[in-house]
Amino acid sequence: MNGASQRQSIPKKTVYRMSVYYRALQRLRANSIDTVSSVALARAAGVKPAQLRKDLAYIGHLGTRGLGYSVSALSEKLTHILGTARLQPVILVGAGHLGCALLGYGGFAREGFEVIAAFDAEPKRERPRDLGIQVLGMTEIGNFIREKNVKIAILTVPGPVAQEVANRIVSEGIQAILNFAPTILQVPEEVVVNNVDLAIELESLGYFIQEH
Amino acid sequence: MNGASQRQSIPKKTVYRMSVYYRALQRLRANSIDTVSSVALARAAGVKPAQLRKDLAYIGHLGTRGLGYSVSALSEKLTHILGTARLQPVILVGAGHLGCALLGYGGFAREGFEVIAAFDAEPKRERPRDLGIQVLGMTEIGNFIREKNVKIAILTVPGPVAQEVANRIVSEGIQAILNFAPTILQVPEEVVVNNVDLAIELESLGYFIQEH
DNA sequence: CTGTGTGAAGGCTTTCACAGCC
DNA sequence: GGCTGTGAAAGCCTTCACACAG
Repeated sequence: MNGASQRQSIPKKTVYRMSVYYRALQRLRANSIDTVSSVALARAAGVKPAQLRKDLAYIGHLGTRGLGYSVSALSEKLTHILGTARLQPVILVGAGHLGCALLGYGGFAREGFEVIAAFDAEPKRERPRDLGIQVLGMTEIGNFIREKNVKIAILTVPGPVAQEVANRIVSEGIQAILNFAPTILQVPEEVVVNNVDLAIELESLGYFIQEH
Repeated sequence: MNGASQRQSIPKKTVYRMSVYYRALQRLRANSIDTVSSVALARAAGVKPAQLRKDLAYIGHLGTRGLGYSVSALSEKLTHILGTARLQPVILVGAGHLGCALLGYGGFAREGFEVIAAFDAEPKRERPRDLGIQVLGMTEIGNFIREKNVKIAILTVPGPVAQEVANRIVSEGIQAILNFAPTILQVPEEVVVNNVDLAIELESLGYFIQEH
């Protein structure tokens, strides 16, 4: 649906699952397990073993037949594939309720992402509490993106202005957007968008609930 | 991946898009437009026209050839398909950072969902600010679910306890879970789970960023 | 003539099943 | 013997293209 410039050719769904595998591996590592079979890792990640092997085949022959995968070697390889995001600075655009909530939540930091600044049309507006990072005005966003070479943005602005803001940050150099606004963003081919629409996630559950 | 008890046979992806169509329709309605073609509605929803027609065909012949779809009739039909969630009470389990953030965010209420209570292992713990609803202890969750006949839960507990909490609420009658914990939940066939893992969404973007 | 509804085609993902290597 | 890597098969979803209704 949304353009994605695959560097090589790994499907988006596979990349997503690699992120899941990476997490599962960290848990194994914490338990001092250093070899894992596709069956075991697949179970930990909630997929079928064949799927896992197919996915891992995209990044080369890393398993040992008869034995399984080295937890540390596989971790390292996945870090290399996915790691870009963890090392990249991230900005948050739209410091309203949801934006501040995400900043306060701490889950991103815990996972190794650094949100280095937030931007808002009304930077001086009162915020729930100290956010730990500065909230800048939208006028400064262009310079900031270019100077710090920011490529990833979390978009938490109201739906009606999301497209306009997206155009702006893309033109300044943003290449990947995690979009929380309830808007289908039109972006150039080379920009990736992941949409998270909380209300839709909740709503679509309704259909599957048993009647009566 | 996760079991879903389709009432009839509409695919999960189609149900999700119906939720998107519903929103697009509300915008049209707000602009007093009362008939819309598949081309126009598809553009508003960010899909191809043929896809939209296929999706809508699951719920019957609602279009008029040569004319298009009635905005109000289609809205009503979609409300009926999806509406269950909006009319259902929802509980939030895990009133930590993310849980409180979601409560404060207001997006759910704005979309018509009513979160009627929150539960936490430490209900008396200090919360960022007044949440507008009561935070109850986990001991009370079973009675609450049964008495109020709650079927939908938002799960925002820490990863390590997510499975255990899920087992518990499912055994009390929860049939649909919006899961924010970084855990692959094992649930019975008839329970639906939508996973939202913010860190993974962000991380998987990394791969698609241009090199150099 | 416009625009839906839909079989058929095409493309993508997952799963199977087994050859090949340790 | 155990487990990976992978063609081939199956399944699912999307897109096309056109018959047909208004």
